[in-house]
Formats: sequence, structure tokens, C-alpha cells
Amino acid sequence: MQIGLVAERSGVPAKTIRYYEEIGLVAKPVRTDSGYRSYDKQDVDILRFVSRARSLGFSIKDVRNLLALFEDRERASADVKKIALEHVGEIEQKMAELASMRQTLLHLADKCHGDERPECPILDGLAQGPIGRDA
Amino acid sequence: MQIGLVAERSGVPAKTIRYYEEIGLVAKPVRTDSGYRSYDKQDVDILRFVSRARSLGFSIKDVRNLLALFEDRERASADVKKIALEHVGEIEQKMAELASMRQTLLHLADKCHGDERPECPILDGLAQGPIGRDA
DNA sequence: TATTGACCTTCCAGTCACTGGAATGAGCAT
DNA sequence: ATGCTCATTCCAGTGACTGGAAGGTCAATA
Repeated sequence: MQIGLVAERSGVPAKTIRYYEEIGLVAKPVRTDSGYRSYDKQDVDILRFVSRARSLGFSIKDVRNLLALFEDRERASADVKKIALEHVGEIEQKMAELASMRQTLLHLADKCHGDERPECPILDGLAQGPIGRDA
Repeated sequence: MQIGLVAERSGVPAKTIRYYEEIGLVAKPVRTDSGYRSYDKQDVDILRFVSRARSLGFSIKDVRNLLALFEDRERASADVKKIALEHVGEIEQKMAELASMRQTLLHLADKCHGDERPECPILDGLAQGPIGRDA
């Protein structure tokens, strides 16, 4: 499979795939005789995962850790488990924050229940929910 | 309230607050006689919301739209409501993706149930869940 | 009153994560 | 052989910060 197809299937632009390779986020693929990069299905899965994680606000460094978790055959299971569960914690935190934003928006939509000429309260209690510590 | 305190209370660095002002994401605050920026509590709320949205993968442009939703007194209620609900849709999509990542990680942690010397399957079915279209 | 230290100001340069574009080569169809 | 589409590298530009220099403000303290 060549890069264009992988880009299409993973949703990650070819340019970005090359960039991820350059910074060592993903492994260098094998090359054809003519120098074209050649990928397989698993590469698509990995890129899809990366794409998802990035779009959810995880940094490249976070993604690197996440991927290492799957790839690291050296590390003991208990260790992998611990780190995985820490990430689950982070994810749950993000889910809670999304839930809170969702509530804020729903509240706004509700206040605008009628039609025409609003008196939509400007961001009253806009920043509710899990306190924005560090986020 | 001056910028340092706002930074502390909102979790957004002073540098970043100035940057947000520069690009017009947040309004220019009033200045003291000596030229210091002066903020109120609502500014903290706004910044907290911005911070949350950014850390959840929303772009500056997204945040701009979100904020406009709260601030726009021109626009008709029905319109605001519609846009707000669209954003709720996006948020729910993100929540679903986080749920899927969470499952993947939980699955990994489960496979590593024992202790020591793993045979953790390398990312089998790593990229499950809502298809990574566009994300 | 002078100085110290923590705050603020602007401005410019650097970083991270892409993203676009130029110049060139590969592979297949007409 | 001539296109056409895809690939390659490399270098430059963008978006969203982030760090640092050079200097002004303000309350406290010697």
C-alpha cells in the first residue's frame, strides 16, 4: 500500500505521515525498489489511532507514550497496566470536561428556546464544571 | 484584577492571554493609568472556557465560534440554538472517540492482567470504534 | 528618600506541529 | 513518447504559543 492510499484510509495527510516518520513517531516503512514507501493495514490502524488522539487534544508526546505502551515488549505487564490505567484516568477527565461543555451549550440552547430576538444571557456560568486546573 | 492573577485563576499563562488578545480571540481589557491590563471575574470564566476547549482539541477558530455564540446579541435565538446544538453534536462525537480509546486501553490493561514478562498483543484492534473520518 | 523585588509593559525571536510549494522521478495508459 | 497521476526530497511558511531582553510601576522596607 502506498502513502496516498494510507492517507485516504487513515485520514492523515501524506505530508503529515512523512512528518510523523521524520520525528520518529511512527516507524519507517519499507521502500519499494524505486523508493516509494510501502505500508500495511496495521500502519493504517496506528495512524488512525494517532489521528484520533491528536484531535482529542493529546500532544505528540502523549501519543508517543500511548504507542510505546502497545509496542514495548521489554516492559513488564504490571508496568504497562499501570500506565494504561493512568491514561484511562486522563481520558475520563477529558470526558468529564466535554460533558460539562455539552451542558453549557445545552443550557444556552435551552435559554434560546423560542424564536427570534434573543435575550440569551451572555455566558452566565459559562465556565462551570470540573475546575480548569492545569487543563 | 491584573493579568498575573487572572492567569493563576484561569490556568491560562499571562503570555497566552496577551496572545489571545492580540489575535482578537478575547476582548481588549481596560487599562489602568499606568497601562496595566485590568480584568474582572467574567474574563476569568471566559479564559477558563477557552482553555478547556483548547485542551479538548478545539481549534482557535472553533473557540471563536463558540464564544461568538454567547456574545452575539444580534443573531436570532433560533439561529444560536441551531449552532449550539451542532456543537453539542461535535462534542458527543469527541466523547464517543474518547470512550473508544478508553476501551482500547482498558482492553490492553486487561490483557496485562498478570505480573511480569508480558505477551501483550501489539495493538491488535487498536484503532477500533467510530471510524476516524476527518478527525 | 532610595532601593529592592515582584509585578507589569512591548517587541522580537524560537518552538512545535504541521502545511504548501518547487523540482524531480516512477509507473501506467493512450 | 507523451501525458497524467502518483511518488520523492527539501525548504519555506503558518498557527498557536513560549521564552527572553529591555524597561516601566508599585508597595514595602532600610
